[in-house]
Amino acid sequence: MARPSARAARLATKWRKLAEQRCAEKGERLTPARLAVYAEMLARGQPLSAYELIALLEQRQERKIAPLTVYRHLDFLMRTGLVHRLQSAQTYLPCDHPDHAHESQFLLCSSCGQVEEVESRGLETLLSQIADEHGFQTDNAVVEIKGVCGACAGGGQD
Amino acid sequence: MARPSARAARLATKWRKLAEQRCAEKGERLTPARLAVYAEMLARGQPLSAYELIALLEQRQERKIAPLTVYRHLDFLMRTGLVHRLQSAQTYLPCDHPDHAHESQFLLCSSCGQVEEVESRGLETLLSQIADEHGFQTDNAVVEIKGVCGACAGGGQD
DNA sequence: AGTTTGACGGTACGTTATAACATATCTTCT
DNA sequence: AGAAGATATGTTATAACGTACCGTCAAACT
Repeated sequence: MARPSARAARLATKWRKLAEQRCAEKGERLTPARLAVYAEMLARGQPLSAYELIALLEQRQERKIAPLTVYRHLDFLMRTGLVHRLQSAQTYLPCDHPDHAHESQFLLCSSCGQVEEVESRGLETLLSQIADEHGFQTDNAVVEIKGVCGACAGGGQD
Repeated sequence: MARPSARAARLATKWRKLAEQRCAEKGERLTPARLAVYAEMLARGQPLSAYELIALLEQRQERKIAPLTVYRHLDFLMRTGLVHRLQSAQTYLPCDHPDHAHESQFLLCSSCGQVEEVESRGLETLLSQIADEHGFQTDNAVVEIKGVCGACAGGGQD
């Protein structure tokens, strides 16, 4: 097993504290298996499909991991607000602001695959308003904006 | 389920002509097989998964239909703007305003499954603005608002 | 006519997600 | 500590969603 760098360890500790805090709030249990999945996602820092995650975890832990196992962990992580699912890509990524509950909107770069997570109260207000106008009671809203990020557009290559 | 036929009837009066028009604009061919898939979707008037659609078509045509066939037809219908895909549900539904190209936003009722398609220029503007602020060049945006529709919230039944 | 392009169909396969059931572990109450 | 109940994990199987590959046929353009 590869030992993580000191910086990665510090970072992991920080996220771990947040995870513990979120679990405490929700009365959920932060087990080693759940933490391992979260850590793997953080280590990659990009959206992963469930099966990519399985492959990574199998490699790291040197054992077989069933899909259901990972899906349960993902459910837990989403339940506690530590992870988001990108609906249009069927991938998962760690929340960028896990210190508070929130709705998120995402900017997806089709060139480099990076994702930016933003929180716009103005947008949320407008969405509620639109729902209102149509007699809808809003539960939550999926907002995923696809395009090209500044780095990819500016960098010159299409 | 509330009123699939109201929406279906409204669309059925104009769908064929519009389909022909959209195809002409895009230089696409409106074949009987493609038309049949579109007609089946209109007849249901609610979001269908690809495999639900396959089952319905097999029943109607009394023959076996391969997934690939339906997926190709769905691709065609989305290409021509006649059908939308609901990303969060992995289902497909006929466009409610197929007379012009547009971005759509959806209100999904979790109780009755009905979907309302709306076009808000204000929302599109705000989305572009948000993308802009983050240096993104927007291509398109997925907006799917989940909640409970007025009929379900008021009537109480699903 | 010959070529090219697009549509259609079939089999197989890859990817995403859940069901059903058994076992283990943690929590709480006494 | 011991029992009861709830939660988490593991295993196998399968459902649901989507694509690759290959071949045939028909329309459209030299």
